[in-house]
Amino acid sequence: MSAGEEAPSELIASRRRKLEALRAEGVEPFPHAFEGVKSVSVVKEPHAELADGEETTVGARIAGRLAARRGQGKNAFVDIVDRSGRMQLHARVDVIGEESFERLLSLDLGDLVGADGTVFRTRRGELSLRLQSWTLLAKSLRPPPDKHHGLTDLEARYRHRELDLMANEETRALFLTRAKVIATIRRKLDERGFVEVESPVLQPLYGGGAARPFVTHHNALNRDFYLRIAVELYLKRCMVGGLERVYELGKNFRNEGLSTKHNPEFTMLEWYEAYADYSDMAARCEELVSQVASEIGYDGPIDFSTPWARETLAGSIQARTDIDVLAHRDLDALRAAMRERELEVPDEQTWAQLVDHLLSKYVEPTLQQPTFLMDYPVELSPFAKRHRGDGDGSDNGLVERFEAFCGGMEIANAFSELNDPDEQRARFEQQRAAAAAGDAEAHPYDEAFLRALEQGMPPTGGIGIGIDRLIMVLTGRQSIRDVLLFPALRQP
RNA sequence: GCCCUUGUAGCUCAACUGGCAGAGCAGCGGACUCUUAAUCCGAAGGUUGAAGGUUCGAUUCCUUCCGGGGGCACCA
Repeated sequence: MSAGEEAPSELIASRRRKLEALRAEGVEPFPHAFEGVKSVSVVKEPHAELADGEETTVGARIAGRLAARRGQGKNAFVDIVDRSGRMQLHARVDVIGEESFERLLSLDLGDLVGADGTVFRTRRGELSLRLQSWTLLAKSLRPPPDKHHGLTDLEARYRHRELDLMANEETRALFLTRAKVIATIRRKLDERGFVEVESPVLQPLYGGGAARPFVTHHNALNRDFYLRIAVELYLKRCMVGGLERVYELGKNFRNEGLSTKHNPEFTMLEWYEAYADYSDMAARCEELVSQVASEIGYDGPIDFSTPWARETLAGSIQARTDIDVLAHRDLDALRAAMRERELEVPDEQTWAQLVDHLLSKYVEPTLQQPTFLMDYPVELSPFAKRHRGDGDGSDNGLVERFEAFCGGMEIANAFSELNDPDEQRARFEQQRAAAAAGDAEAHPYDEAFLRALEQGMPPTGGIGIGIDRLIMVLTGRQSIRDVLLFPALRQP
């Protein structure tokens, strides 16, 4: 399995001999184009009612990978697979001629071929193409995965996704679904008057989340940049600028461990809407996701229909552990309450972290159906606005923030955005103190962002949706690696 | 980082308690004009992830390392 020194393989040598033989016969093994190709599904679609054994005069040109071959005499059946499906070709030596027939039989599985023929259905009922002529479109020099069992080895599927895609129809279907999810999201947001923006991936200062960043270096400027961990702060500057409704859909990067729910680069959607708050974000979120689910024909155990369940964070913890975290509003009190109920007390250093622990251990795994958890502690939320409470100032140290959960994991995070520059500055000061105390994920102080807020940002609702996780939920996958074409792996 | 588990032919998988590493598909040679996991005949294909160790003998037992999966930790 070394990349450099290739083990000598008779299988590869055989394919190379065929390649040279073709060239010697004057056949170009890598032609430039093949015009007028129709997809297999388009060719098949009008002939669904064709009777067994019936011929048509409908000509069609298809192209794809040679996936199987049956019959080697004076006729042969070969299967061509394209993105849309599989179609059988029937080749007869008395139709296509001796030379073309022999050459067809000498093809290797995996070769790319183009075919012209007429549509017919075999006596056994297979809608096929009566081959008139064919062309080699690209020679394949390596053996494809097993034609029947496909490729099942997970490591091979992740490292060589091209093999997974060519061998496993479900893999192709999954990534087509992924594309449809993303296209639908864009369309829905565009329809609602959101403008798509692109903020820097290389940032002088990272921000918008609690995470460790990747650091890189720009040679000409002789300075370091961070790969963004979120787009939040830039999009809010767009809001200050008056764009009113903006979104960005792109990659974020976090320098953390890998897991079934975490990849170091992942796709995030964030949008911001002027004159809206977190309740409006929840309504838009559940509407968008349920529309996407129906658009892709989701048919699984999760009910995405609106409205989704809503609980408060504190209420959700109390329901599952019998602990009211708001009645034990400091570290020692909460620890005591946990001990009293014989819960394991981890080594967390702050009340907020302990709340976060209770959430992820006792609540999150139970949230299979879509659920919003509302109203988070301010300590966990440096960019969210204080809770309006009941108008009597009794906000309990909470902010207007929710996270959406589904399939036992977080898929979205939203707030009524903090737009008071002085309070934002104070929050940054707290983060600075946390960093000084050793918190590696503390948020860095961002003066440019504060300066923008001082220009005045409208009341704004904002949200981030983890697209990879959303696709996991929509496709029923347990690992984020299954929904990423090329997941991060160790060096082989 | 820790724990469990896993790695055999190009692919999919066997190999009992330690006893000659095997099959299907693919590939190679041949037969076959409606097959579809085509069929039939023949020949071939291996440093069992790597390196050590125990043993008369290791795919099998032990150690270390590398890769994958799961869990914990870390982390949204």
